[in-house]
Amino acid sequence: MVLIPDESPVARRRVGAAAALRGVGLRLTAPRRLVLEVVRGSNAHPTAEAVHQMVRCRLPRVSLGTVYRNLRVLVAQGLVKELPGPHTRFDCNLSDHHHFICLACGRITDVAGALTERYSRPLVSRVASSGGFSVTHHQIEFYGRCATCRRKGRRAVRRPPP
Amino acid sequence: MVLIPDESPVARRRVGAAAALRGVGLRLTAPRRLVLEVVRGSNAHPTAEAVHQMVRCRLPRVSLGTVYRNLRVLVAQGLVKELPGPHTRFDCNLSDHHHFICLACGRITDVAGALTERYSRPLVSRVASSGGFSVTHHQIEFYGRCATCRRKGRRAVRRPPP
DNA sequence: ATAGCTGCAAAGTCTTTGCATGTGT
DNA sequence: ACACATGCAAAGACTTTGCAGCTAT
Repeated sequence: MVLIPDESPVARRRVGAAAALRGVGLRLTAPRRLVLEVVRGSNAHPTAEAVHQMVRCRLPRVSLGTVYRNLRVLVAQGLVKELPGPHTRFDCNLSDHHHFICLACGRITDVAGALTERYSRPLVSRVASSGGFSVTHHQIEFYGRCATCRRKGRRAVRRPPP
Repeated sequence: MVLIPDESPVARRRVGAAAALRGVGLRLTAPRRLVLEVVRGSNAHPTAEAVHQMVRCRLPRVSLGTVYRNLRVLVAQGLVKELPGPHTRFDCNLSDHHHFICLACGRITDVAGALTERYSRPLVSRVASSGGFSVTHHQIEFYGRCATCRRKGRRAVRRPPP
């Protein structure tokens, strides 16, 4: 008997999510897998509410409470990250990275850690030695306007510079 | 007639707060001045609740709602800054600076912008050019253990690395 | 005099939780 | 079988807001 692997992106993501859940010893349920798939499938750092809506497209009976519960579980298991803020956002990019936040449209874009590392390494050691800290990691948020909003000449709509 | 200036720290802070409020055209009321004094007098990045408690030590009738309203006004006028997070914290250090968060005790320490600037300048331009962004400012959070907790050998109690 | 503040309490928003029922292993 | 998940709704935590009376200018 020959198994023909389904190589479609959706199927691959489904399998990946299921394997990831198994890998950390979590029970495999439809809502849980869907939550993980949705966060992994989005590069938009969705809020819990947004995850819920996307999950509902495929499983309309899933409650918001379940989405929250699963997001918490996934964060606890290290399968997704959580970004602080007024509405917590979730992120499946587990690699070391930072964020760019567009003040005009609010979009959050990942900034690869590899890009910043050669600059931030001396920065971190400087900060550590100056304050007597041991620094295990750091996170940078860059604020400004994204390429799209610059082209459109859109002005900042959201909160002013923190 | 000779005016003998009161040079005590408290008096200086009171005068400073009053002047600052006048400077941005805000009406000078006892609760408002006290809110600003408290935030300015604390280097602990207090939450709204903490500000309320400190304000109440001197003016017990001030309501939490008024504290929130005034913090909003002060932020809008640029007299204090706001740190994102589950409980919003307020900061009167208006200069360009970053934060070190101790994972063991939770204390937040300011990191002078001057300390980081020579490293972050090239960092920012690298990020900007790589993504087509215009970056107006940035904020760095360093995580680790502070000098005190290192000495005490205290282990992280709070959230794991974000 | 009057625009702007305040205290109080009620409402809003986002998130967590208790409970009876359903389900993966 | 049974520990674990879920839906639902209620409760919690934090923050904002409406309103009538008070106050700085």
